[in-house]
Amino acid sequence: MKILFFGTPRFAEIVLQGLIDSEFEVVGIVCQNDKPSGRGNKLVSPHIVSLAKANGLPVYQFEKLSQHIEDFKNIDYDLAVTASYGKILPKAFLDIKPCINVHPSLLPKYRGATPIQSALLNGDRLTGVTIMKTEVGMDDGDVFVQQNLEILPEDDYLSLLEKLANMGLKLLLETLKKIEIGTVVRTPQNHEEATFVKLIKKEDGLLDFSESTERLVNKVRAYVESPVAHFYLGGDLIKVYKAQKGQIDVTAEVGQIIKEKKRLFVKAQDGFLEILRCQASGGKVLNVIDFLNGYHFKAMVVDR
RNA sequence: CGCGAGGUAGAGCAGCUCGGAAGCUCGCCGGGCUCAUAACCCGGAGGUCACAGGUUCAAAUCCUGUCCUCGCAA
Repeated sequence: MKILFFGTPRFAEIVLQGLIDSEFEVVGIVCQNDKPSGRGNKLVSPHIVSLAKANGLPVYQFEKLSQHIEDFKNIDYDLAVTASYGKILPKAFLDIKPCINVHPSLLPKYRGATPIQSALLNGDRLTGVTIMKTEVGMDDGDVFVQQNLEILPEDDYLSLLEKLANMGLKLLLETLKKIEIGTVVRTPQNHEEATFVKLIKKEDGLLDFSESTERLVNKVRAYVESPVAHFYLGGDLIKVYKAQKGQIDVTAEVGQIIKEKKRLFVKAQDGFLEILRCQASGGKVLNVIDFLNGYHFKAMVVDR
């Protein structure tokens, strides 16, 4: 079975690598366009492009898929597989050949672009992966298979993504085999129970210390890759990569920084957020001990 | 040439404006104190100050170029 793969970020890379290593033949990949990025605004390709090229796969980057229907008709493939591609597929494309999708949530929950972050943000204890038929509607196609995954307290976006991508790959390969021998079963989603998740905006990462510590910790976990939970301290941007609920016996106002020799806290609504790993503008990401060793606090802090 | 910050002991930083024998916090090694400790006390090792040129009696510090890292914007 010849597969045309659609996907762009890390999640897609893991799935693509697995497909390449499998018995199925990947005939090409479609991903988002190169974008000006970083200092100097140099044009940067998605990381998955190098994986594809290293395996000799043709890479297709189309601005508008609907303008390239003829191009797709000329590609020799049997089935399209999508995994975090990042664009809606037009009906004209879906009509060419069948298409299935790997979605990292228990559909119909969390349809949309940010299912992994949403599960963490909401403090869910259970998530999973769904393999489903790709339709014109957003993540609303019939389900082939679904599997649960427990979210551990120490999971963050990166660890959960890794687990879900690997689970998605495994389920995808199983589904492909069933499709090949014609034993696949389709179950419609219960559309009444559908929930949708939106794209994350940069300002969503700003930590509001009048929120609960649990909520703040969840934000840190969900946004660790992007936009990264952050706050401002005496004019400096501080990004928080790892944090937990902290215990310390002091009285402080919401948003107040409490500094110990080796620990750093911020007073939140119902307790203290203990910062374990963070980064100031211009600096590297540091464990809190290294951060405290050199950082010059320009704001009022409680020093213990 | 999008804007900006920075490269100084294993780690994080100060020193650079106003050149003149390299410092702080932590870690590490050794010793002490303690029921005990991420605590405290004493001692110690560890740095061609990113690289290359230049100015100078003298450069981490001034000038020029190169490499690398990071924040913002997109």
